[in-house]
Amino acid sequence: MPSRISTTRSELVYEEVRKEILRGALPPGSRLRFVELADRFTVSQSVVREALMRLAEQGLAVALPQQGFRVRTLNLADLNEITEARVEIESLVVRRAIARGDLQWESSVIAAHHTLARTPAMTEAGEINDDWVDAHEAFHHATLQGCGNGTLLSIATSLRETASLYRWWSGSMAPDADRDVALEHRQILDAVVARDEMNAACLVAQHIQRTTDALNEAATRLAVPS
Amino acid sequence: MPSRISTTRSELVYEEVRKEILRGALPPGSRLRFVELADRFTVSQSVVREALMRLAEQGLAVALPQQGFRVRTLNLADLNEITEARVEIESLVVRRAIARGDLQWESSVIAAHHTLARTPAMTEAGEINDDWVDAHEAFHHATLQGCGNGTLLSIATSLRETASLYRWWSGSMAPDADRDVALEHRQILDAVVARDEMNAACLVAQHIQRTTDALNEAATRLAVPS
DNA sequence: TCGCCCCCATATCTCGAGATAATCCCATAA
DNA sequence: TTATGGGATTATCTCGAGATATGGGGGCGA
Repeated sequence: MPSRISTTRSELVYEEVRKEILRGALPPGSRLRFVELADRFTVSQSVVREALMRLAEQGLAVALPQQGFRVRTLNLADLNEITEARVEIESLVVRRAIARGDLQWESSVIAAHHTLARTPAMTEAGEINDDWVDAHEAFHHATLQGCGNGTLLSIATSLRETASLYRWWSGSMAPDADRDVALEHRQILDAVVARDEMNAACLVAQHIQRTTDALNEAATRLAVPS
Repeated sequence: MPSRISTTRSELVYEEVRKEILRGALPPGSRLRFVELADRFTVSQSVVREALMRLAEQGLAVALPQQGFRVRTLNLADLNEITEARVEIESLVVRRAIARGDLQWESSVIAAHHTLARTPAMTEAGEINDDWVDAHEAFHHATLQGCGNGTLLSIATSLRETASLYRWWSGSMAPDADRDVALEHRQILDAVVARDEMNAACLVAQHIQRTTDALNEAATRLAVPS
């Protein structure tokens, strides 16, 4: 195999497994078997091990000694914890972004919102549109990007990614009918363009909190009448 | 070798190398050679590789493909970025801790402060006392612990650890004579016991910022007259 | 029929060596 | 003296197999 540019095999497996976890192709709780993954990527088990170790350190997987790796599962307590952290940190980061972001950043947010607004959330078959999920993530990332602090940005991004694991679970139980997500995004965009730090922070916080609230409500609705 | 409880070899190497990096035994920029570490811990290179990969993912080391691993180096820009993040996040976490911490937490903070106050910062030989460093870290950790959110706590802890890499560098150039660190700790303790969120948050923020300010000042003082 | 214990299949964990890339040294030429 | 190119050395990266631990299934006893 003559073609290898400059990155390691472990990196490639890491990227791919990570993508599949975030995309939901490897749902939470799935076992991540060495032989299986090693076969799929045509690499040694050691390489897979390294990749999974990185994912575990990042919190997207969990490593149980002598029992292998699994995709991280989120219970309600974890979700609430992460949501609280996101509410605080993302609103903090968006305030910084508005305070510091330049015109180019502002433009990129508008562009990302336009893409999001023009992408249908559901496919014609009634399923979630993967393109919309990507555009949604891109919009929020663009929003935070302007903060000018790579450390804060990567913390916020990491939390968003971890939180996105619940999507696999939320899609089936919390339809969230009476909620206009597109409007929420529009309001966030307007606050960003208006350079209204406080308003933007509140809107972002609400945006994050609402999904979790719906899940909590659905969970109690299911748990109590049993 | 019959005795192994339930943890993996990689875990042990990870813990040990991590400790040495944080303690400064492996200074920033040090090469982390596989053969060397594998010999020291009597393990295979694969095991070392896994451990270093975890440290890299955590930000305490950096992995250059085909060039091995090094202990992370902090330049002034990185330090300022991390400091900004710490100021925001630690003050946030301490507010939560004061709002939510119970009596047991409050007592543990008092205990940690007592230990810190009774531990001399310098040895008789005029060098930094490792016990003081540990006690210092324990005090701040105890302070944050009460926030009741493991996610926020681990983010704050991780940032503290990364920032502690500069200590190796600061000890030699920023004596920081006109600063009463013990008083600062005392004031933080008082604010915690008084349940004064805002005051505690400000004090913590200042406490973090001052060390970085001293380093920035020292750096410019050294850079300009050259 | 139920519970407990031993054995076997399966998967993880560790190792050491071969393949591969980067670094260093030194000879050569300007 | 300085810059450049090639070869030897060193270290990283990858692999596949052996060692080790876990979970399940069947047999034994109550």
